[in-house]
Amino acid sequence: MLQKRIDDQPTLSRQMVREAQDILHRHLKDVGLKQTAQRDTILRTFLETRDHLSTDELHRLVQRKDAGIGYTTVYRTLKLLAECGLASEVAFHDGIARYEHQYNRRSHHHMVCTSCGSSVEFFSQEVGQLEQEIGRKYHYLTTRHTFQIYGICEDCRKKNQASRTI
Amino acid sequence: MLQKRIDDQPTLSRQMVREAQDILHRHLKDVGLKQTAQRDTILRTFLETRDHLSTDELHRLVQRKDAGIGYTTVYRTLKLLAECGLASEVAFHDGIARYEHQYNRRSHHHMVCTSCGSSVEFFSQEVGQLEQEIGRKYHYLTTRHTFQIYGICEDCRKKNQASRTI
DNA sequence: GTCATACTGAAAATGAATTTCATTTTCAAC
DNA sequence: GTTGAAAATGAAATTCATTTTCAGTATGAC
Repeated sequence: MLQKRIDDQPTLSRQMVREAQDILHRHLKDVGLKQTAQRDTILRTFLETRDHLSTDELHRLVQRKDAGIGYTTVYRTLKLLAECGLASEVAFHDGIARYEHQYNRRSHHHMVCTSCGSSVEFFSQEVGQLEQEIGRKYHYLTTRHTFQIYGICEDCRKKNQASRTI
Repeated sequence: MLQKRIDDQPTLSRQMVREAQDILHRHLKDVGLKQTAQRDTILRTFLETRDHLSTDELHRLVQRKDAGIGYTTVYRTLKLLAECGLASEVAFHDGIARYEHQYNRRSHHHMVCTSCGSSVEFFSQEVGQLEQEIGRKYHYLTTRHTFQIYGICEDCRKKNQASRTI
């Protein structure tokens, strides 16, 4: 169940983690919420992974650092991260909400293997242009779009072929 | 909550309804299932609307024709219709699965208003080409894609502006 | 340090999707 | 037309991710 990410640095620098934390802290202040150790831990854990995480998966990772942090707090913190632009939800259409880093990332889209659930990211400026164009045409003020491609990855096709010849 | 459809005829001709019914009946035979009055009623009701229906909405429409038909049967029949290509699921990202006619329709995409939930359909051949191109590049055998644009429609912007000036 | 306010997390609630199961219906073979 | 195995039906129960509640705890402005 690999969720390949094909751009940016393998791990975020200490500098970037600090910047992300500042963004969160400013957002908390702006909306009258409080800074907590749990929220910081969750943010740091989130930034450390390169994958597309469900709330449940992130919760499991967070628990390795602080077993006392509950699912609910992870859930609420992911919403906060999305609010301040550090995370964004990606729907892979399998009934589970996933989040990925948003801070400092190029706009991209996903191609998902419907057999094993793995995904690759790809870039396409055409899609963004299309959003603008269609919005203008039908007088919508567009805010975002989703574009996903579904199919079967090479590995799964090979496996499938192998099992058939047995 | 209009779900505008911008192509094909306003209502399906008797001829097309019959053809669709034939497709369903053939599919049932192919997979060893049985023809029933309920399935026919559900298909006809589905074809009569031009909207993107949730299972619940279709169930309500179906009940006007035959109050004895249950939610479960509608749910299962929609899956059957999707299997034989008469319907396809569209995810508007609000947590509810919707279905639309697929038979004899041009490939299209949706732009959804996040304020009132209405949607318009648009056509873009570029998106299908992109699916092919990206699939080739990363060695996926692509099967389908989803592309949705989200934004605020003209009506909602006007309403919003009006309420602000009061 | 005080105290109002927000946070936390376990548990409960929610709600759409799906499954179960007893009963009824279909349809192919006779 | 009857029969009977297989499938269909629909009410109810279940599942499962998400969201809310609430009683106890921590934060941070003063």
